[in-house]
Amino acid sequence: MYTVEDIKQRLQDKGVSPSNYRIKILKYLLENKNHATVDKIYTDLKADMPTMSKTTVYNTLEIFIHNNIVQVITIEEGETRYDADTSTHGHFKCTVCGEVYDFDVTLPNIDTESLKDFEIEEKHIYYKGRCNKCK
Amino acid sequence: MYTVEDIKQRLQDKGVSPSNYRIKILKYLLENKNHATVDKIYTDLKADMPTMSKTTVYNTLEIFIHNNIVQVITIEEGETRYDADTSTHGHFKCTVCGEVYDFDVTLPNIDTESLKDFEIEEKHIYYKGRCNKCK
DNA sequence: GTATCTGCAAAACATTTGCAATTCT
DNA sequence: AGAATTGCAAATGTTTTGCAGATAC
Repeated sequence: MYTVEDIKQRLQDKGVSPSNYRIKILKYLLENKNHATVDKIYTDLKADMPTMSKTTVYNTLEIFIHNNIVQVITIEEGETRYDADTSTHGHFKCTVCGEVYDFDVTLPNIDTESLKDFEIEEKHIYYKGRCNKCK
Repeated sequence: MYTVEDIKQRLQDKGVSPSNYRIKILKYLLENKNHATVDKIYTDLKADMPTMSKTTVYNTLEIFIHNNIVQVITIEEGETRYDADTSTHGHFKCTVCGEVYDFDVTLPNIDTESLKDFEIEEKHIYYKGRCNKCK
């Protein structure tokens, strides 16, 4: 879906030099909108690139986060997920199958009294329950 | 603020037998709306009860969650927080001082096609940024 | 005296770190 | 060569687990 050139350009636009692993990892995240964990990325890419280490996945994601190329999705402990869509949108996690779905949401303006003079940098919203397949 | 009798009643109402530690831990969470981590609860209560182990804090919270006495607040990896207010409300975490603030919010029902026929059980929303003191 | 509750120590994980090895220019 | 990238192995920190000991009814 994405050419290597596309990805290279994206990385360079964000000021990140496009090494092979970085290209592969970003391509993976763009093409698999599955909110993958480090372990999933590692396992899936390992098939193609047996020499890649998990540390590289961690390092790369760290750089991506720092340069706003991916966002971190925290829904529950022990599984940090990564999303190449950095816009604010909701996530639904099915407690049965574990799948995470996106949903569009317009975040409400909050009661200004309680957070008066606060500087909001990130907004996250997630729901949990059973997806249509697991009901 | 809360008498031991109050807490006992609450626990029994939820079907949990009111042992001393359970009473103390729930009392702590009700009186300190600080979204404490296990470590904070442990450290703070340890002063009064030097014999209490961290395992007991984990065990107790597990029971509380299971019986809907507290809710889990997941904002970022490596620090699970607990809240004795089980209603749906927003949390703001200051990235400078680490403090977590509550805010009132009405979370939207999902209108779109995207989550058609999904069964929503929990709604969570959190913002991150700088609080009024750390701006 | 039987259930439940508690606590220690070890195990299990995800993530981070230090540093050496490799690669790229 | 020099700088950036990668990888191994150890360390860290949180949470879980197994089981033994203590406590409660």
